[in-house]
Amino acid sequence: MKLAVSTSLGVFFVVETSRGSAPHPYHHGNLGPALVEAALALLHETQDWAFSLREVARRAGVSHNAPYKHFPEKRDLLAAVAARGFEALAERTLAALEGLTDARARLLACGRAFVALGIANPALYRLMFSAVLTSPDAGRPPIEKAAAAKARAIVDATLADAVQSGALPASMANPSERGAASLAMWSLMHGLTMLAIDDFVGPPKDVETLVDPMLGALLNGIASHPPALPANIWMAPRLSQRHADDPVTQTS
Amino acid sequence: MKLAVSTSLGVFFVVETSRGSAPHPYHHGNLGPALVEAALALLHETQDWAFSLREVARRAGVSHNAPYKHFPEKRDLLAAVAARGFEALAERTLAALEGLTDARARLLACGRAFVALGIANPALYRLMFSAVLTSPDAGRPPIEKAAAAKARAIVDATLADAVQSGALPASMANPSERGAASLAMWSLMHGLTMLAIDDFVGPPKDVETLVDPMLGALLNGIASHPPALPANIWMAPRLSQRHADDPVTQTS
DNA sequence: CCCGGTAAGTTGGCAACGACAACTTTATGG
DNA sequence: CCATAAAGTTGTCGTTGCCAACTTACCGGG
Repeated sequence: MKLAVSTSLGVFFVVETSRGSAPHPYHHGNLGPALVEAALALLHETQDWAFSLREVARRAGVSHNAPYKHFPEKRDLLAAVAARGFEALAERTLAALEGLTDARARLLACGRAFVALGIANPALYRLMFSAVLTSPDAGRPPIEKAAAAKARAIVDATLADAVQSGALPASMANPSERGAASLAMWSLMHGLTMLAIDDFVGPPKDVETLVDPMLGALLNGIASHPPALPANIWMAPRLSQRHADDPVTQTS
Repeated sequence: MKLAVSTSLGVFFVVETSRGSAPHPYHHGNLGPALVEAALALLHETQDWAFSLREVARRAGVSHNAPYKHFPEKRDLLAAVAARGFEALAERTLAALEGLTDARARLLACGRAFVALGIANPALYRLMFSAVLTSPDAGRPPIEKAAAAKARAIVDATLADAVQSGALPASMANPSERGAASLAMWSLMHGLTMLAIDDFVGPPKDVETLVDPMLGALLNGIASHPPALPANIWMAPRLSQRHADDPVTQTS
């Protein structure tokens, strides 16, 4: 006997009751999420998103073509996984912020949470920022953009608080300056994380040892000499369409 | 005698045959490099390294299995392409440095060259720092490591010069401090480039507009408060082997 | 309460891919 | 001058992403 339960999200899943449980219910009841879960596991095991959609289906106990009823193509499954990564990032950043009041400590905490997630989940992190997700016409998938924007908003708010509290110069109330600072922070942390997980920088004792000196230096520089940038530069549409200039081709 | 072979793109390359002129010389004479060239072109066209080895072979005008005589597997071809990318980076950085004497200007020039190469060659840049190259046991391929080290040495030397010339504090003669500064610079530039080419930050007017404020702020911070880090952290062996802690799995 | 439409799964199939094996052609040095 | 190895060839195998056609289960309107 089966029992259908609905969550607050309207997602249905099926609970198998001990009596007369059908071993192969025709409908899974919660594929989609289950596929994302399986993909996440596979991603973590193989540290690569080259796994086959068929393998994901196998793990979820469905036929090799079932995933296509939920994700038009593999890219869409990966996008859903990436979005989960950004959600986790937002969660963990918020958790790291909890209880901290000092503005600088809060900014450092954002950086630590960021790098820590990357180091603990290299493949997921790589996927989150990867280009396999961007379709040639539409840029990055909306589901991922939304999740990423939420994570970014947290850092942005923390930065704004720091200005309010006087830890950063008042001129940074200017969105153009604050945007530049935010971008600088993300760039530094993103670059550091990528270098760390891609074996360009060796294992530090712990994340703070790596993050604090770097981010600390940047924050000092920002405080003493705030950078400015054209506004609205974040998530603007499609830079990489024009990639044709000055390509590397010939051996010199 | 020379023999001209044309690919489907109309790209010509010339094979030197020692004597007899056959329309289809059994031996290409210069495969290997030609494969790298074809892969580079394909990488630039498709902005992706998902192209097939067979397609590369087709472009080089050889059979689908010929590449395996030069590269044990696809990863090895890609590693050779990535190495070419780092060589180009070193070249361009040196070219950008030419004629500049001011220490700060030279450091900014390094950053600009770095980001400019990435923006002009997104797929190549992504490949250079990608993880598809790292074999599970041996880390990053030696051919790439060597090329990358050469590019890094240039920035390092420029940094050392800046200390010598007094543009940066004397305490940074200390390798531990200079290493940290170097890593911070790379991190910032790498992160900025990745965010730019992966559509997280919109198109700036030009590279300077993006690089100078960011890198300028970091340099100010470094000058006023030099960070320090454990030595020899660059290219140390294998961080990402231990990735198992704190994975993202369940929806919370 | 049945009945038809649609969402969710199913099997079957196809072209293409990476990698292996076995064969053939060319260059070379003792 | 021939043996041998390097370089290129055809053929094959298992697997993959995705398409097509079919089947099963659910759900709302008469």
